[in-house]
Amino acid sequence: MKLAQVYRCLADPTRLRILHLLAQTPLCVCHFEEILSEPQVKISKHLAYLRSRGMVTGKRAQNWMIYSIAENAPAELQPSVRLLREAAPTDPVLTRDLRRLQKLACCRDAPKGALEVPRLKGTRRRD
Amino acid sequence: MKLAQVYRCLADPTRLRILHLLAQTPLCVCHFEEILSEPQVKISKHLAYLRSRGMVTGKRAQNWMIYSIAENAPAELQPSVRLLREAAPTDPVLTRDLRRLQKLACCRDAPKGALEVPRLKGTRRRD
DNA sequence: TGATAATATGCGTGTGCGGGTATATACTAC
DNA sequence: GTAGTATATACCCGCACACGCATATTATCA
Repeated sequence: MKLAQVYRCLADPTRLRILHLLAQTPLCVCHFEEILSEPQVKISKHLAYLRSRGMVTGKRAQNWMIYSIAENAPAELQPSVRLLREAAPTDPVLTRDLRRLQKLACCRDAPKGALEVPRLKGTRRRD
Repeated sequence: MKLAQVYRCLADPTRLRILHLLAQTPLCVCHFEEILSEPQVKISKHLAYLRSRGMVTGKRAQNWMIYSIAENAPAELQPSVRLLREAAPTDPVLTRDLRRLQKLACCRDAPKGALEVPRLKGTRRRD
């Protein structure tokens, strides 16, 4: 049953937080690292999990990977993600994540008005 | 995160089918056995899983256990169950389960117009 | 009391997966 | 080329859980 597979993707707190954030805007791994305060390897693995099940897609931009909810994601995912956004105000963790996302959005130098290209940790941006 | 726990309850095909059926009407284990065509022990264990997490409740009636969605079920469950009912026509398994449930409902001698008391396998009904 | 039906539970096994450490790969700047 | 940054993967451990078998429990009927 396809539906069960979708729910298994939602059955982990970290993945829930990732999908919730991706429901707002595409993000890269270092964004998740900062917002979720979780180690890189943990985030990468959950993204790989979601990617292997067709829930998210990642494309390279310079040396970052920009992840988004897959356009070809199973139709069964959409309602749950919508639900996730609605449920966010009830959940302290999701709320905090959202606040941190906003902060991220306003602090960085937005090149095209979006979060498509992440902030640098060092000084290695080439533009 | 509470939400993840709810989704873990939904992350198994058998549990999905059970919850989907319970969203229609309370049922007992032997109903599930017949509708799902799964062994009794499997069903009992999944029901125990759902019960221990507060999703369903069971009360004895004679020597049957009538299970229902718990009234005190986590609020996070409701939308997913509603979603499940809406998604049912898309899913062949859920559709088949529903058909079998209808058949069950019309074939049995309904004592109070509901499925509250199951059909007997043997002749041991005492009324 | 004994038999039988309906359901639950204890035990053993296998697997999926969450988490961490270390290392590999991809890309960029110099 | 080297160095450094961003991300992925291989390997390991431990745990939760899905499943089946056997057995226990609870209730009903004779």
